[in-house]
Amino acid sequence: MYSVSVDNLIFGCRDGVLEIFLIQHAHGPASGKWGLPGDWIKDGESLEEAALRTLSTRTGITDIFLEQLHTFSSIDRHPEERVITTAYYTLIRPQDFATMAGSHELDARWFSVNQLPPLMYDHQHILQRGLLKLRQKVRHEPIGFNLLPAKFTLAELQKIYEAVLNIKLNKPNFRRKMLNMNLLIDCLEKQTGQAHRAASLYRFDQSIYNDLKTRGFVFEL
Amino acid sequence: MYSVSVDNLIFGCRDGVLEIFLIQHAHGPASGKWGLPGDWIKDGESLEEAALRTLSTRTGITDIFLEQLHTFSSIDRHPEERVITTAYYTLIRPQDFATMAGSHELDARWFSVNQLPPLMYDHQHILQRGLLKLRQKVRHEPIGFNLLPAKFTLAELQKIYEAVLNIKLNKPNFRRKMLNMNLLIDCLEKQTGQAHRAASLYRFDQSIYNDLKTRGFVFEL
DNA sequence: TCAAAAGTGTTAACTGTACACCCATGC
DNA sequence: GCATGGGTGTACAGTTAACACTTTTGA
Repeated sequence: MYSVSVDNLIFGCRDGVLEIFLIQHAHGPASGKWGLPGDWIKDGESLEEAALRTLSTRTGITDIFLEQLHTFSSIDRHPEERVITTAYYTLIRPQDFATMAGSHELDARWFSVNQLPPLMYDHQHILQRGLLKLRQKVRHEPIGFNLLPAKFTLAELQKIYEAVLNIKLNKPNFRRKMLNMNLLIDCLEKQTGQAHRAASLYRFDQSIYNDLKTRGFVFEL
Repeated sequence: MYSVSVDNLIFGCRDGVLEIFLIQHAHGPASGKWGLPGDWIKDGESLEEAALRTLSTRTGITDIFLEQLHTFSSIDRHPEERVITTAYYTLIRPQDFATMAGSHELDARWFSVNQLPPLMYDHQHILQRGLLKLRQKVRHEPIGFNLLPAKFTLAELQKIYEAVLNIKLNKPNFRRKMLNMNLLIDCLEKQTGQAHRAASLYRFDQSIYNDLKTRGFVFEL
């Protein structure tokens, strides 16, 4: 026999570094170890609903980008029983998120994806796969905006891409590419409170993207 | 409570038409209806192993491209009980495949993806999603070769892509693109038995692709 | 007026695409 | 020698990539 669970890869970005939210188990075979926040599936809910539940009970966030990554089913991935788990990934702003450990958890916090603690079970493997998927996805769908406030500058947006993809981008070319997509709305406002020229603020509107998509537009890089 | 199953999307190509292999159930709530070949997961096997088993018991094929598509978990996707199913997709040559119905099945055969019978449960939905994924994948990974014999002409290869993607491609440009990848091996043989100039035969070697990939090559279209 | 970051212009290289054309072969 | 499909050359258009440059603003 087997049990079915979900695990969430919750990505965030701070100070130009891509981070992931992890929890530390208090009980069970992985006691003291860090891992992905997840839960058993309940009667009457789909896997998507279970993943959203584990996310929203911690953050209050609803209506967020959340996508299935993969289902992991190796016989021996859990030391005590057979657990089939479906992993989901999402992108949020750490600032919007009151991090707190659940009742069965010692601790909960963000880690840079470049400096991870040892992870329980096959969670390291799941994370690697999630990173790969995220880096593909972020280039082909406008999901990076989930890591930013509603209004943002082009420089902030560029930093997100540089952090997620772990590459350096050329500023003038990035600007043009983004603006030529006609995807961003100019807020007609300027940044305030910095010691140099203020940048224009833009915002992303999902319905504009949907509109463009029906006309054959494909987001790229 | 719930059960876990796997379902296979087995794609093939014949006469320039993309086809899928379906079975017709003999018993149960979907009796008489067509659907994807699948099975319950067994103790001691992963989902991947279960998918390979349902494929190989029908075809004898092993060592084939097989990839997880998605896990479907809607509460009401099955009329009688709760079934979570993970779908896999694969590409094979119908000619290599002795189609036969299983012991619980009335019939089994290939259908053009453009002329499908009504499908059981949410299998129509799974198939649509699989088609989308296949069309993306085939452009970014060299998996189209699974639909061809070991030795093939460039025209045959082009036909595969036109059938899968449902588009028309330009011959000279397709040739150049393929050959410039340095992915194909020239067999130094010619086609025989047709009423016009014989075409060169090529073959695909997975290890060459793996080699190129480690050097940063990415297959595209 | 200087530093820092916003924002613009220009160019050369590359790639995609369309299409005209030549070549080999069986009938 | 002609129809059929294999195979090549070329030229234009659009995109990418690199980088030099100008502008704005707070300190």
